[in-house]
Amino acid sequence: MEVVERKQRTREQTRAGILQTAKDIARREGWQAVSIRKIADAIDYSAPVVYDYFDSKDVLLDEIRNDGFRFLRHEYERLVKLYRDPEKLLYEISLIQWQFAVQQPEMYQVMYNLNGANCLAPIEESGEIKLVNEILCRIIFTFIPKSAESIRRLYFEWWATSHGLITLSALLRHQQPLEASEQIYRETMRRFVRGLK
Amino acid sequence: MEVVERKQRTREQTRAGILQTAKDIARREGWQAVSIRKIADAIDYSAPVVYDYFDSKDVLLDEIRNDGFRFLRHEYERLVKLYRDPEKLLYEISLIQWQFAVQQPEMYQVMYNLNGANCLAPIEESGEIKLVNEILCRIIFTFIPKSAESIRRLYFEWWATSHGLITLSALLRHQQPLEASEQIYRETMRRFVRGLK
DNA sequence: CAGCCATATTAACGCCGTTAACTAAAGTTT
DNA sequence: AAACTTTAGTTAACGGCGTTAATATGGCTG
Repeated sequence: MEVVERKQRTREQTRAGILQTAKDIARREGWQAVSIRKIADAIDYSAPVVYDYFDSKDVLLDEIRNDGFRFLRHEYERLVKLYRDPEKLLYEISLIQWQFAVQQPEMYQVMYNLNGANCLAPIEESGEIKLVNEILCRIIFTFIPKSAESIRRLYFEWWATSHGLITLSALLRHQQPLEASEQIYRETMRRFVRGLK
Repeated sequence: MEVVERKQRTREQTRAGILQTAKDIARREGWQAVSIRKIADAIDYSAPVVYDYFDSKDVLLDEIRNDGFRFLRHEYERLVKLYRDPEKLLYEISLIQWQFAVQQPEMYQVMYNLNGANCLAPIEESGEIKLVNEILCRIIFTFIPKSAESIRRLYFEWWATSHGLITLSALLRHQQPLEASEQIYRETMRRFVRGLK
């Protein structure tokens, strides 16, 4: 029994190592440089063992994507408990979104298929993304209780504003320093949540 | 001499055929499915001839990207002559942006490295994009003559708003019909240009 | 006709994702 | 202890990729 447990523990460590290695390579060299063989090399295995843990490269990427949305969800839930004022809450969530994109760009890229990241699994069918959607819609609803339709629309606008600023900031980061972009992001998102009520 | 001319003409036709074929495959199967060999097959040549026209796959993609920005620039210049009122002008430019992204999605994808399109040539160093930037900054300036700094910031915000709505609309197109997204886009962009003055 | 250049091809290199075949060690059964 | 099975891991292979080198073919010029 103990043996089985130990095996499972190392098995999960290996699995986690694969995911982490993929992200490491992506961060250093970009997602186009991430290959099964390179991952296997990095964890001192031959390539086929990766398929003992993931059915394909695509499900591996999908897992990382879901990890990203799950991480955001947990952050959001943490903030929900922290801030009572929905305006403040939505603003803080916006800031977390920025922080996440800046601190874990390779995650943000695979979540939205940016910059060579190419996960064919449909984003919109990710279970985690749906949970995130629900949370945010609920927050906006407590803010301004309108029809589900209106809420969805406001969420769409909030998401697009945040996502647009984040991706464009990354695109122009060599012309416009990230600090300047962050300032604009903060002001824009503050203006947005202010304009909601 | 005539022979030379004919050769040059067919040479340019072949070149254009390569670019068009790449876009065709990308539209049908996505950019991840675009390969040099497939392009060559489609125009009844062997793979290496592509390298007589483009030094690498990357410069081929870069060319398509620049074509995209050039197309937009021409459209913008056309609108500049058409509309005197800068508010109306900027709004119409926003609409062209949407139209372009919807009608030529494979172009929009390679321009911003979306959905498997992966052109390593830095976007911000594209000559065409700089021209587009200039045009738009000039338009905004005639709208509200402020410091170059302020103009650049407003342009950044306009661009981010448009780009965010466009990419998110594409992402959610199976949950939210494109017509609904377009309506939101129009209203948001109208609000944006209204809010400028 | 011989030689030359342009044009296009085939062959090859090293990479990719993925699967099949194989090996060696560990555990289990008799 | 010997024989069998399971596990964990390997190497080898397939077809496809971007790219380059070597090779063939056909038309032009001397």
